[in-house]
Amino acid sequence: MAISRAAKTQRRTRIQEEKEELILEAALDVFSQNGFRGSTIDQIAEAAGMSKPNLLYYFRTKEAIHRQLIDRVLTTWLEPLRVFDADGDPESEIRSYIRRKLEMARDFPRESRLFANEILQGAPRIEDELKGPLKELVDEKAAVIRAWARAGKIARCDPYHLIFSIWSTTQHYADFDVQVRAVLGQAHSGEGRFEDAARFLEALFMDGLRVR
Amino acid sequence: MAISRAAKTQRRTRIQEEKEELILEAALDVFSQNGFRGSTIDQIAEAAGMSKPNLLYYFRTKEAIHRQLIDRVLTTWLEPLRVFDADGDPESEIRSYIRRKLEMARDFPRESRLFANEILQGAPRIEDELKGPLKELVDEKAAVIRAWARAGKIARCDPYHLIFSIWSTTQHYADFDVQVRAVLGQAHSGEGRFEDAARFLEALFMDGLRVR
DNA sequence: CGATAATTTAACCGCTTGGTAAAAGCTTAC
DNA sequence: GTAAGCTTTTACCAAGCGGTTAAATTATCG
Repeated sequence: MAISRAAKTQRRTRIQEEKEELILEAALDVFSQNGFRGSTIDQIAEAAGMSKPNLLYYFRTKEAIHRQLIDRVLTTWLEPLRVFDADGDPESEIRSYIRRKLEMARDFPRESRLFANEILQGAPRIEDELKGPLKELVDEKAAVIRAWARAGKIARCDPYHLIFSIWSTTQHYADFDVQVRAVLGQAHSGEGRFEDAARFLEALFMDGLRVR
Repeated sequence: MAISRAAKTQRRTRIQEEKEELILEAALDVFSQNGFRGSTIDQIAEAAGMSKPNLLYYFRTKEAIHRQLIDRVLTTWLEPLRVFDADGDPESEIRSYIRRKLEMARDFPRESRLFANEILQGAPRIEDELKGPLKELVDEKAAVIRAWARAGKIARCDPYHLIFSIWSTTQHYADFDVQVRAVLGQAHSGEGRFEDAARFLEALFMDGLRVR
């Protein structure tokens, strides 16, 4: 009898690596569109071009797929914040953080929506990650921002709410894409909307709406 | 035999009105937490304190409940934008729009999440409302904002992206509540976080991050 | 009260769901 | 080539799903 995948500590075969990747890719499509409870193993299997039992040979449960996906996404998703540099110029650091987050919303909307779905539904499967690694990283960067404000390099403001506002404004273009397109209409729904958004957000965060 | 509810054009009894309200209230809880596909009629029935067939006596399908809920929420949800006044002072109009949206995120988080769930999953049931009434309303208010910018009353900016950024920053506190709480920690997760958010957002939109 | 209509319940149905068992087919290393 | 392990398929299951039927119960009104 074949050794169960779960009992293994290391990858074994080329096929396993390929198929697992294929499944995760398909699962990202499905989960990001329907949420965890709204997605079925059959949907994922079909999207991955294999049968349900075959898929379950690689991942023992639906939750196992989801967890691995979330773990992977969380890492890459926080990367832009991680590179936030305390020694850099505040204005350009914030500016490029906004730009990077917006690029991610444009290039990886499924990842953003997977995450949004999870949070929206109470984050039952990632509460620990939020309260642990995420909070620690944000605390660290909030301290940097606070130091900049104290040094008079940027306006005094609550660093946490600044981070929230950057997250929300940028991720909005991935998570609420349908609404953005509907409101902008066909004329402005091309890829140019990300350019417009970038221009607007940079100006907003740098100068607000006051006449200059 | 009783006349089917669907055949009626008017409310008939006191009980019907009460029970329908009870069901919609329960459905708001359930749908806002699990999305449409992730919610079951049994869950809603249990939350409403009645049996599934009894619930289905008042609403013929799961979708009928959802549709009525969405219709109702959409109306109240857009109210703050509707009162946006072209003749008012730009700064105070924007400021109070932000405040009102934030109050709604605080007082009606379930409504916000219901809506977010729907959009996130591709808005299959409300595409028409988005492209119709919503777009028209936004177009109208965008014209107002553009006129203010032309008149030099506020900085020149893309009015659509301004509206998006107000929506996203305020609704973030309802939709991503779990994440906000996790990051802020217990110390700042009380109701005071809405005060902090309001202060931050008003300052951001009025002046940006530049030192004043 | 009594009749009529409104409401609730119990029993049920066909379909989908997450997951399993076991055997057949395929790869790979010797 | 062949034996061992790896992969895929076929057949299946119990529970959950949205929804129906019909009978029992309760409210309403003359």
